[in-house]
Amino acid sequence: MRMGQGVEWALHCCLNLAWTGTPVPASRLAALYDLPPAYLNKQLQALVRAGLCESVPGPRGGFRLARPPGEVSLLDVVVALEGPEDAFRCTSILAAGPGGDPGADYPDTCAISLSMRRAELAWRRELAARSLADVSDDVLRHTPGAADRVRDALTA
Amino acid sequence: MRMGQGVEWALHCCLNLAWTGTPVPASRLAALYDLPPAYLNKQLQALVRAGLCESVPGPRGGFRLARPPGEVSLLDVVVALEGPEDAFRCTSILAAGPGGDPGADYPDTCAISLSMRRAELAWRRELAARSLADVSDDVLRHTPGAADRVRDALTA
DNA sequence: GATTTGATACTCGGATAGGACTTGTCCGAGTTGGTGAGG
DNA sequence: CCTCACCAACTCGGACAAGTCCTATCCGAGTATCAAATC
Repeated sequence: MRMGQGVEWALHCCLNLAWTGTPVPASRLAALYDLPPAYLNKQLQALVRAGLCESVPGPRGGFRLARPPGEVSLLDVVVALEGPEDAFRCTSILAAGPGGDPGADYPDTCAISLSMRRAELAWRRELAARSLADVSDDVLRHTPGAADRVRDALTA
Repeated sequence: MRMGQGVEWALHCCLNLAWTGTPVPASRLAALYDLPPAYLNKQLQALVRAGLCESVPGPRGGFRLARPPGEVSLLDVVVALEGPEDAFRCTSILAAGPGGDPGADYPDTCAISLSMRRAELAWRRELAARSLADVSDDVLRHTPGAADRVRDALTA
């Protein structure tokens, strides 16, 4: 159960975009952390498809947040890159077992599936309750100059 | 972020082993749900390595639970198959950014890493709080004859 | 000096290879249970 | 009838391929900017 590397990149990039406000090209974001520019571009495209970011082509173009930082949750970013499906997949193997009913809706009735889903709901709830603005507040409380440093590095 | 298919198989098998008590060969467990016998055997080996199951070789052999069902949590099974690492991996990309400190412990200080870890802790807490005995109770409350049917099918 | 026109450089976007991990399969080592002969 | 040795079948266990997803890269379509030429 491994999460794609792009999630970490996208989260940091979204936070940086929240601090700049203006469009920033993927190549400049990649240069900040020594990341593969083209691959990071691919991840940001997924954020655009999910409606989290907007892309501006041409010179002075790049990516910017499509919504205020307080309206973008960490769950939004994770779902945009990893997809909406649950990590645990119930394939209704009980249907083939003794007393199994091929027509039953096992993903919604099997006790194991429900237990796993409950755990993932708790995970999603935590991520949904945390917005980019919340994370930004935490960072600036610990390192007040972080936003200015990033803004200078990205808009130079 | 996809969980291995073996987790579902292992969870159902552990529940069935809790109902039988006696060793059951992997081939018989696989026949219950039309699963690949050798591959299921592989998953059960992981449970043995984790100390959740015990294996008995030779005729009348198979796998049995190493501990009482109340002492085996769903988290134990998931960790045995998926590993103890978190799904989200902090690679300390901040160290390469502006104001980054190569010696800092970013996995334990970065606000993004901490937020992701908090969510995974909530997930783990839910899984750790649910034992095989709890799941068994839920199943038998809804389908009282399930344990007997499985026992008959596996020990026939 | 203001305007138009063209070229230019820069951006995203999707299509295209390489690598890692999950999935699936096979055969050998070890052990138990039964079976037959012998006492 | 009891004991013992042998054989055979069954089990796990690890080593060996195939498929799928993540990772990484490249090149083309589109656009704003800048410069030069013209009015």
